[in-house]
Amino acid sequence: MTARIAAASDGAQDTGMSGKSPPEKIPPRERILAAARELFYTQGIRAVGVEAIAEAAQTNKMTLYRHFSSKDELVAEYLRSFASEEEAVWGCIAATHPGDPLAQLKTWIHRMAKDVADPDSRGCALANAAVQLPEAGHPARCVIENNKRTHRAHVLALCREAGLRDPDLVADGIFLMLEGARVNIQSEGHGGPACRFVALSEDLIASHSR
Amino acid sequence: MTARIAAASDGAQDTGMSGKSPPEKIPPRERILAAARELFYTQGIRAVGVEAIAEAAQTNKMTLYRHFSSKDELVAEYLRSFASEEEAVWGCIAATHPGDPLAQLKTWIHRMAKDVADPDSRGCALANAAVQLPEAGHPARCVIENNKRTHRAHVLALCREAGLRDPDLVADGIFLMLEGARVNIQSEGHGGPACRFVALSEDLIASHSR
DNA sequence: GCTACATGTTACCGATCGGTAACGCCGTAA
DNA sequence: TTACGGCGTTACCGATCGGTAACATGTAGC
Repeated sequence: MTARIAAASDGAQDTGMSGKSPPEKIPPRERILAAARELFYTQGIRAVGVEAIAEAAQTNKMTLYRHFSSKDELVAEYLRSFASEEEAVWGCIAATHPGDPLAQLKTWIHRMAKDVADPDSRGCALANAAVQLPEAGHPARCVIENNKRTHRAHVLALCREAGLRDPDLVADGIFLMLEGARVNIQSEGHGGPACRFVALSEDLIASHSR
Repeated sequence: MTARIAAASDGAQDTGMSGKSPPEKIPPRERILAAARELFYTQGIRAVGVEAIAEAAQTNKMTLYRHFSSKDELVAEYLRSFASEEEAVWGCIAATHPGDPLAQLKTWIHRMAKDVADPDSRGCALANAAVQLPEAGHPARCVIENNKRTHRAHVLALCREAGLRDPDLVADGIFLMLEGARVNIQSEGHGGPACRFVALSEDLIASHSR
């Protein structure tokens, strides 16, 4: 997380300097998305204007609107990038412990806990967006809903495959505690109840094993 | 603009059952606060301008600024009103089951679950505000932190008094799941994992009873 | 050379943002 | 009666919002 956009700010005003690093011709669309990720996540979606994003991406508003039809669409794309990242985590974890759903589940729990413990973390970008964008028809909302649903389905599948008793209950418990941890660090900081997410999840799993 | 504010006129505050509501002598400050509660909560803090609040309160911006030094201060006051409400719930619950901490805890859990299940609920106003106002020095932040801290302390105290094993763990578990339920309904709606908050909490309590 | 296209630049639009000044009305207290 | 304070009204401020038009560049492919 916190994919710094330092890469974009490195080659600032390289007028004549052919030295330094390779050209790094990152296309404007990617730079804009990277800047949007940084700014939307750290400052909030409604607190950041498109002008600020364009500037952070070292381009301008006009180019931004050539790649994204509106700010709302940019927000949706910003969330899609987070969603696909999280989806990639699942694939990565499935590869590390093939055929061992319980190990996969615990690995995922530790991975999530590590993300939450990151001092730069401000929780789940998707859930935060849901708080900031209550409007029903917003293009970001289907991205959020889909992500949460598949996310929860993954956890449930592992709980089932691991042979836990009442897998639906366990999956929802882990899921709720993770959601709670990610939102609570924004109120109480990183020293609050979120620290106990791993212990609580493993306790829940243990008490439903056979 | 779109939805007129009916909250200020649905007569919840006024104890007087004297017919309809001809007098309506609710002072402007209260009307403004009521309008702010409605609009900030349903639409988001940054999405609502002071003009809209004044209009919904059937007054004007000038009067609003006579009672609140700034929008940020109005936001802080808005959160204080939620915090004191929640605090009142604790007092009410302590009175219903004096000397029975376990019953108090379970009553509180059911009460919170009922709030979460309300179709108009958009979760915890304090937690939502923390998501929307990441700025460090915002006057609302101390309100949020204090509320969360005392809230959690209440749960922990009951877990201790109830003689549960590892009361810190149980308290944090219940707290995290509640936080998770309240934020998750904003992403998945009211049919998601939040439905299992009661079952999960009671399960956690049961597995730590002696 | 040339064309074609992606990007950068400047200026602009109407709307809204948070916040303030000035004045007029009116009910109450002295 | 007079004085005063709370409230409503209008107009205004500079800044920023999301979004667009017109034009000037650079550069890649032919």
